[in-house]
Amino acid sequence: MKTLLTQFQTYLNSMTGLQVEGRPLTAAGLPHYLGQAYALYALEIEGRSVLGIALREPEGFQPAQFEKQLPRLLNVSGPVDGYCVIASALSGYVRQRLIARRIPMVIPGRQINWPMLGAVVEPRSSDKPLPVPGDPLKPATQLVILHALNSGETQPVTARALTQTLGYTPMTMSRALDDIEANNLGRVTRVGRERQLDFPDGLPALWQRAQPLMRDPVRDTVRVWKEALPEQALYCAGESALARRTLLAAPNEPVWAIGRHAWKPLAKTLEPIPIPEPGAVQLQLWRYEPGVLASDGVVDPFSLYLNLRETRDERIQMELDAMMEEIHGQRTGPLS
DNA sequence: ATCTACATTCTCCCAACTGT
DNA sequence: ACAGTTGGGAGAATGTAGAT
Repeated sequence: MKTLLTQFQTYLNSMTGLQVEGRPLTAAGLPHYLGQAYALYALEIEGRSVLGIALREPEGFQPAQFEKQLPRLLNVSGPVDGYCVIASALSGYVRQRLIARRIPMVIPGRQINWPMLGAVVEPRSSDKPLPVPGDPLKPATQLVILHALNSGETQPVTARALTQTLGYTPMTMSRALDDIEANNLGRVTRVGRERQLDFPDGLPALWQRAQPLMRDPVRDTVRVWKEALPEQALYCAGESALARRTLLAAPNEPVWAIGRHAWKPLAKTLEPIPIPEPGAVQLQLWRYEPGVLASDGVVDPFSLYLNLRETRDERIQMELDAMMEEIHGQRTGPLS
């Protein structure tokens, strides 16, 4: 005869189509009487980890008592997305009580009562906001992708390597990888303890898919005196950058970009200038560090595109498109 | 090395206030 | 009544500490 666990797996899979994995959990640290009453399983249902609690003696089962014992059982499993009572049989009365208390229950071959299958069955409300596919990418995530696009690198990158090149903490990089996974923009694989990121569909496909999720790198623009700014923190940006990269004429007012960290100390001391003046410049305050992607002191073409794509001016649109064409040509051109 | 949970800082937006 | 400013609060983005 099949074990209760395999019965559970095949039954749930046939009823819901969900992928169900499971293995017995050794109940270290569990009081003896609880170990006698319940067999615990670590279940994996569509990527969610769930604690399976099988009743060894369904006859003596008491839902109210069970609810008190639940915290200790969840303690054994570590953090999980939910739990579920598994029993070979239960009296009608007990089934009713479980439903009333909203305790998820599966009786293989007979009954499933699991209101939130597919949603999170909360043992505790997990306050972790999972990345939502379709939301705008976070600045750090956008930077990870733009870095790949700019460097042309298709080899897998580790989270640690990104930490160093992009200047964020490991935690932020980890979340950026989550973000990329949730939006299906790249492939994240585990190599031992490490997570590695690559883009198997190629960079042109990445740009096409990621672009609608990306935001203008510029959070705000202010007019200030050029001489009040630290030269080494500035990068040629906006129309000025486009003029540097194409045949477009330079704008009347030079445009520069600056990152968060360099801007913070300046924010308090600098007075904004209300009208154009000789010696004044447009300063773009970026959501991420422009210097990471810049070359020759000019912001990278992808960020530049994201910055100017809404511009109405036809000359700018033409040069922008020409610039992106050229990049595309470099990537695929001579070899293909 | 990465993750969980909590802390801190930053952004953004709207309501209330100001002066015209 | 209206435009412009301000300030405060909610939520986003990132960081820190500690566990695994």
